[in-house]
Parts: sequence; structure tokens; C-alpha cells
Amino acid sequence: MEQTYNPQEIESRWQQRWIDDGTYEVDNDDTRPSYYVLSMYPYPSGPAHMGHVRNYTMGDLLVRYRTMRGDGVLSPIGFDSFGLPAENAAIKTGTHPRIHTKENIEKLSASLRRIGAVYDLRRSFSSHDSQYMKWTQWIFLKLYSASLAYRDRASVNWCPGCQTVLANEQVLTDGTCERSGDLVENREMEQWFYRITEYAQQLIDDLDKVEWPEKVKLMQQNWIGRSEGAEFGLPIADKEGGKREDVPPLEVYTTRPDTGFGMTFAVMSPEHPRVDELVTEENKSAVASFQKEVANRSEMDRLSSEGNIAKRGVPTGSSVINPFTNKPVPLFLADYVLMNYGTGAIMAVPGEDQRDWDFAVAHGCEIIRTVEPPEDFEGEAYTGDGKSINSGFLDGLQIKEAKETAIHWLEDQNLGSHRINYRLRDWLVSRQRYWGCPIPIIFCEECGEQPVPEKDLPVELPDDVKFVPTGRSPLTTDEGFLKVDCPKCGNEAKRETDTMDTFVDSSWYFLRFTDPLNEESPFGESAIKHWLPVDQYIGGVEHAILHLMYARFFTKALADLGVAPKGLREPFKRLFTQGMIRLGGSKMSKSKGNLVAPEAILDDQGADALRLAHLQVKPPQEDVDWEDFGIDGCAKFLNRVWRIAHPHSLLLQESREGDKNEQDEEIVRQTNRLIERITKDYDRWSYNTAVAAFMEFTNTLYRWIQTEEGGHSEVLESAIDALLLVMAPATPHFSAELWEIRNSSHIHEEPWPKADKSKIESETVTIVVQVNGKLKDRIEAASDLSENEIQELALGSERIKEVLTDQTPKRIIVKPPSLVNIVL
RNA sequence: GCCCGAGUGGCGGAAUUGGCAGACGCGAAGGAUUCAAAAUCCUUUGGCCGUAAGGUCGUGUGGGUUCAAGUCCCACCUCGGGUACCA
Repeated sequence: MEQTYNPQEIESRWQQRWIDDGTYEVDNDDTRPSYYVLSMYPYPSGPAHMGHVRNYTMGDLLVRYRTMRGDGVLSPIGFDSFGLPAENAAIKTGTHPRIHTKENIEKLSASLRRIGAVYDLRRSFSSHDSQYMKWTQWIFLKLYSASLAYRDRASVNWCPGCQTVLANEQVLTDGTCERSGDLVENREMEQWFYRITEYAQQLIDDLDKVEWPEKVKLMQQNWIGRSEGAEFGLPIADKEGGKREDVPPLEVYTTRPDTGFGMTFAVMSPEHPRVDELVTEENKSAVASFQKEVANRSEMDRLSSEGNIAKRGVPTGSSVINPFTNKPVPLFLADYVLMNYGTGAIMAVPGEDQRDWDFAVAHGCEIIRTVEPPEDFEGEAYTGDGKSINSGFLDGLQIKEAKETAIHWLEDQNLGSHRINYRLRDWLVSRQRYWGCPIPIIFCEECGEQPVPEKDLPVELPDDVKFVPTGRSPLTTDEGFLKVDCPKCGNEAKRETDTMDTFVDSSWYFLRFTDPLNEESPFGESAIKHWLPVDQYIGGVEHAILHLMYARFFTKALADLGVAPKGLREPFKRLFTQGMIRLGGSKMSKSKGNLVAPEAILDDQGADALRLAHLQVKPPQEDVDWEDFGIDGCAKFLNRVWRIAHPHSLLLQESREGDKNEQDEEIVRQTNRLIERITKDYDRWSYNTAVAAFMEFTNTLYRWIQTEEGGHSEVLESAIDALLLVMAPATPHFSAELWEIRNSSHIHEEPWPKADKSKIESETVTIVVQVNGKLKDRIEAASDLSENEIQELALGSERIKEVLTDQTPKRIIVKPPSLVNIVL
């Protein structure tokens, strides 16, 4: 029996025991209330870094807490094992991604075990496991057959030197390739998409169904970017300013149809397919060079309002007709109009849009206000509410009414219609890479695009391939992979060489965890019904948009296709987003290489001290600087508890028997208050204050037993047991060890303690007396006094009489049980 | 640029519903113990004025609402995250 706290020995012993006993294994027919805790699918980049430790500590705390509360807790773990880093490593070092990935998974698993995180390991898998790939591909084909997967052209980052597509992170800020230094081009290629836009409205509406941080919901809503307005045609003008009937009008989308009378020019995207048709001869060369320039500009730059706006657009030489006024207005190209939003062309209304205003000034266009600004308005474009002016039949209407009227008018005139638009774009899933899940499609010259038959799934990655320094996927040159018979006609055909975005793998893994060995389908219906939705999902706020959006889309689509139960609309009932760990002021990440490895700390102070430090340092949802961690303080605290809790403790042996005194009763009260406080703090994710409460309580116990009378042994024993119980989810090994020494049982199988409410309430209270809002006196009094009694007490205080001198209070505010404010 | 957050002592933070600002930890100082040190235990610790009692200022900046504002409202400043091929 250890007398001094030795974390290394204790921790490895308990870790082994939890696995041997299957303490955290749970079956699908478990009869306890189900509770599914999930930390976001980790990318195995090597041993756990501090960000992982933070994430998995919080998840583990919840798993252990809910287990003690009596739930059947599902706590699975797997690995998001496909991705760019393994492929880059292969190019650099020649190590096959499969080997590299396997090593990293082993390292990550080992460190998760070392921090004391517990899982049902029977359910583990990785994205690159054959079985998982098979069902990822099967789902692709399901979506394909429902037209939710399709091929289209899309613009990609193309490096002419490497002859390959680059990820955004491989493009440096100056627009060159990080590998070759060549200038990266935007190039159009055939790509696979998932039709997530089909679900845009549902993805907005169903946010009401989940208990997520408001800020994440808001980010999702903004990302989807629903807007309501009108789409209508601008007839092309002939040289005399009349309508040309021989060509179709230019379609534009606007959210401000009420300002149509103020449209004094129109703008189309430089990529618009009708550019060549609409640019006049004398403008052709200027337009061509402008298009070339814009092609290499990032979307972010294009949408920025910085820089010289005059240089960001060129005239086409053509004009279009404003259908509201029937007057011709000039047509421009400008970089800030994107082809993939709306119709790729806009009506420009400088009076009510600042960017249009700037553009109009730069290019000498007319400015007409169509909404009356307030009298004291001094700005340029006016975007606020007001009534329509200079707008013919819309004059006098407020914006909302004017919009509706304008849309009806457009519909009556057969010019256009009401239109809801989303900023959300379809999900580009093609990646021109090796280390990802192959897209199960075959191209046949005769029969065209053919899905791989289900019996031939999964399409496996060939192992015997060479990785070339250009980063070009080996799949594109591997004969054994490429050559395949067409499933329809049997003739020689070619495989698709694109693999899937790794976000696809992480869009359904939480479903597979419920039924990981199923060979007949991706998961069984009853398994999903038992466990889904995930009760608590935990991850970094950096995933607040993309991953969550994709996973939500998958869940909805799979339910609609009958793969998952129809009623499953949302995968994650509750979400907690924890903050990031920074080092030296910037985010810790594998790409920045500024990781702090937890190994040394685990060797030295142990996992429980490290866990405690993670919980204590900051509110879990906030970012934290590594420099602020107080590991030593936490280790010191654990030693302090050890010394008071261990049966050999001198402090314990000196305790007293017999009747309880007033101080003992106070400790009983504090003990019950501790239980109540920690329960509340765990439930509301306030782990830093929970740790503060552990420390505060321990300090109280120390002070108490060192008083002259000492502590009552019975009170002390139950105080310590309560402390160990509430600490158990946070410091699982430490609590388990002391508990076993003291009580010969397993603390993680104990029920969660319940506070005795009757022992919490104190009979006295400190009344705070303020004069003009400033604290002047405190009075100890019974906690059940009436307003009048409290007021009398306050006015009767010597101190208050002194402060008031002879002045008569104007007003006295009493808030029972403990506050009085005397206003002079 | 756009979207989303955050600013409280020397530092990380607490204050759950508008009601005692600074819980708890780190750091620092002093004391006990010790031959000595480590470890441990105890005490003090927002600024300024004051021997003290006490006073006064104080939650990024400037305004406002209120008996009362870290908390609510308006404007601004600074820092961090996301921005569709890093995961």
C-alpha cells in the first residue's frame, strides 16, 4: 500500500484495470438510460498534443460523470486517418501513408490511454479500414443514385510546375505554390459534388432542434446565407438605346428590388459566360487582360472593399435597359461580382449600396437616391429604412412594402419573379490525391459514367505505388488501378482517380460507432434508434461550420434515403465547442509546428495533474495560452488531498470522536454544498470553478482540523469520501486509488453522491447595507427576516447612523434576504 | 473585406437572474518547522491617501439607462478564430 502519492504507478495500473474489466464497454441492449458522448474524430498526427488532451479530458470527465449518474454511456473512439499530411510525408520520406498512419494511430491511442481517457475499444475503426471505406463508397453510390452526387466543372488551384491541384493551405499568401514556387492558376476541372444546397432550408430550420451554442448556430446560419429578393432580366440595349429582341436579357439577382429605379449601371462577373458576346470590339483587349488579372485574385481579395475601386472594374461598351425606367444604362465587369453567387450579374444601385456608390463615382455613373434618408443623414449610400422616392409607382412606400410591390410588378410584366437565394454552395468532394477514399465510378467510352457494382466494393487503394515529388496522385498513373472492365458492357474502361474529401469520412463515423461490425449495411436501424442523436458532442470551435454542416447534411440525406431512420433529422443534440490552445500567441497546430508534447508532464506530474490543470486553467470554451497552465499547482493540490485522505495520514489519526460541535456542523454543511456545487458545475461545463471548489473545500478541511479542537472523525471521513467522489470524473486514477485504499471498492462504480438540501441552508445571513449604492456595513442576522425587519436592522446600525448623520433617506430599497440600499 | 468571439489585480480567472468586484490558482512577501535546504504548514497580497478607523479610484475607451452596471443600451479601440482543398 502506497503511502506517498506516486502517479506513474497508480495510473498505469488503473488504466490496465479499466480495460481488463471492460468498465466502459457498453452493449446496444443496455437497459440503463442511454447517453452518447463523442469527441470529434481525431486526425492521427502522432502522439496527442495539448489540444487533444484538452478535448479528450473533457469528454472523459463527462463519460465518467454520466456513468456515476447511472447512465449506459457510449464512449467510442476512432481515427480520421485519410488526409494530406500522410501523403506529403510519403512524398518527402518515401514511407507509405498506410505505414505512417498506422504508426501515428498507435501513438495517439497510447497517449489517449495515458491521459486516462476511457472508451469502448471494441467499437474502434479508422477511415482507411476496408470495411469503413466500403460503406463510405456505398453511401456515395446511394447519393449518386438519388442525384445528390453529381459531376460539374469547378475552379481549382492549379500549379503548372507540379501539374497538380493544390489545397488552399499549399498556396502561399503571394499566390505561389509552397512546393515549387510557381504562380498558382485558377483552372476549371470536372469535379464531383454533393448536392448539399438541396438541404439549405432544412439546415437553417432544424437549427431550432439542437442545443448548441448560439454563436455556432449563427455561424451556420450566416454560412448558408439565405436571402430573399427577385431575379429578373435586363434586356440588352441596341445602339440607339432600344431593346434588342434577338438576344435574351441578362439575368440579375437582387435583394433590393425596391431600389430598381435607382439602377444606373449593371455589373457582371468577369467569368460570366456571356462576357464575349456582350463586350464590344474596342473593349475586348482591356476586358481580356482584366479577366486574366482577376483569375489569379482570391475570393477574399475580390470581396474586400479595400483598394482602388476604379481599377477593379472595366466597361464592356454595351448597355442594358433598366426595366423600371426603360432607359439604357452601361454594363461593366467587376471583380466583386462572383459567378457562383446568384446569377453572376447584378443591377447596381449607388444610392443605396456603398460599393456601388464608390464604383459609380470612379466610373462617372449617375447616382439617384430611391430611399429617402433621414434629414440629418451625412453619409453617401443610404442603406437604412425609409420611404421610396424617385421611384414612380413605388413612391411613398416603405422598403418592405416596396419590395413586395416591385416583385409583383416584375411578375406581372413577365420580367422576373420572387427568388430565395442561398450563399451556400454545393460540396466539392473530389480530391486529386491518393490518400483518401476512392470514388467508386468507372468511365466507359461506350456507356459513360458507371457506378461500381455493390459486390465489387470497396474500391481499394493499390499499395504498390510510387509517390512523386510533384504531388501528383499515383492513382492517375497506376495501370493496375486504372484499368477495369465496364460493369455494363464488359469492355475495357477507366476508374475515376479522384478520391473523396476527408470531410466525407467524418460525416457519418458517429453513426457507424453504434454498429461498427455490421457487414450487411453501414449500421442497423435499432442501433441508431438506441444511441442517436449524440447526447453530447465535443470539439473545437474551428469545426463550427464545415464539419458540422456536412455531418448534418449526411444525416438528413441518409434518413431521407431510408438508410437511417426517417425521424433522425439532426446528429448532435448538444454541442460543446472548446477553445484552442495557443503557444507564444498563436494557435497550436501541426502545420505551425508549435506543439507542446504532454509526454514529459505525464512522466513527471502524471495524468491526473495534467487533466486538472486543463480543467482549471480557463473556462473550457475559451482559448488558452500554454504559458498560463499551472501544472505544479495542481500536482501540489493532489498531494495535499493525498496527505489528508490516506489512512496513514497523521492529520486523520488526530481526529476526535464524540459529540459534534458547531464547526463540525459547518463542515457537514460545506460537504453538502460541495456536492451541490460540483454537480451544477459539471452540468453547466464550468470545470474551472469546479476545480476551484475542490481546492477551497480542501483548504477548509485543513484549517478546521488544525484548530485547537480538531475535526470530528466521522464528519472528516465522510467529507473526504465526498471530495473523492466528486473529483473522480476529473482525476480518475487518483480518486480510484484513494477510494480503494479507504473503502475497498471501485469508485467509478459508485453512484453519484446526492446533496442533502436540509443540511445546506444556513440559518444566518450577512445583510449588506449600502448608502447611495456604496457598501457601508454588514450585519449578521437570521435568514428569514421580513423586509421591514431588515430595514429596521439596517437603520439601527451604529455605523449607518454615523454615515447618515441627521439626513433623512429619500428612499430605502430592501431586497431580502441580504441587501439594503439607503438613498439620500 | 465579410462572419463570429473576447477584453476584470503582476498573471490565468470568479461573480449562475442588474444587487458585497477580485472566489480559487499562479507569482510575490513574511513567519513556523529544519543543523541547513527541499518539501510541508500558516499569514499577507488591486491602486492611491492615512499610524489607524476609514476614505477614494477601479472590470479596454467615451457616452447613456438605473436606487444600484463587469452584467443592459449606443458609439469606438484592441486582440483572437473562421472564410469552403489542413483536420
